Amino acid sequence: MEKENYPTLKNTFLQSFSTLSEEEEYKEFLFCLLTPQSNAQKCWTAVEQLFILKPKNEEETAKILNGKARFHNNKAKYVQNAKETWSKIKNSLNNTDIRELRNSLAKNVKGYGLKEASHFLRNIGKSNNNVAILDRHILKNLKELGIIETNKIKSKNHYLELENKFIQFSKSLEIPMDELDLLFWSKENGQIFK
DNA sequence: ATACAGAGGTGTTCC
DNA sequence: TGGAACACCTCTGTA
Repeated sequence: MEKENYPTLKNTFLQSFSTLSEEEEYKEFLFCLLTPQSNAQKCWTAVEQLFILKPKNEEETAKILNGKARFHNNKAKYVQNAKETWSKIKNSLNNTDIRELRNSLAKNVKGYGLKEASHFLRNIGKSNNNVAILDRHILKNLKELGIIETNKIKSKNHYLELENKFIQFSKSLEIPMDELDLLFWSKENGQIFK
């Protein structure tokens, strides 16, 4: 996506998550297990391959992930756990308290911290501008804008603290956080991919 | 060419 | 109890 096209394409991007089937939601669930420190396009390829190749064990899963997601051995473990975890958490996705939902996902899903739990909710259209995906790029931008003092998250509570500042900032601008997130991202690398 | 920082972090251990 | 230190472990862009 070209930077210049951001305003017109962003709605398409956000709406693309509005009505997902359970399988599509599950794919996003897996995708967000893979993305940390990794290339998003490659991670999506890996998710598609997992569905096609149906690996039977951790080793086979790791082979698929190798070369696409960093720390593929660790992440193979997460993916192996994911099916069972999914059956446990999928009903909780109807929870309307998004903060609470995000926090419980971060706590109960192996491989999810606050950031990736937020990422997942955004990708299935449920972040509702109540939770922020605080990654390096967003933190860097927020620091440059003077919204926060540091771009290094020290702890869980620190994440929540910085998230509140981002939320206040987006409210003061009357621009939804989802859109600021995408804007910062397109500014960083000229494209948007999940 | 070769080196090296940066990549949409999280889990475990230890105190 | 909460947080710092460390393990995980590889591709890509840049100089």
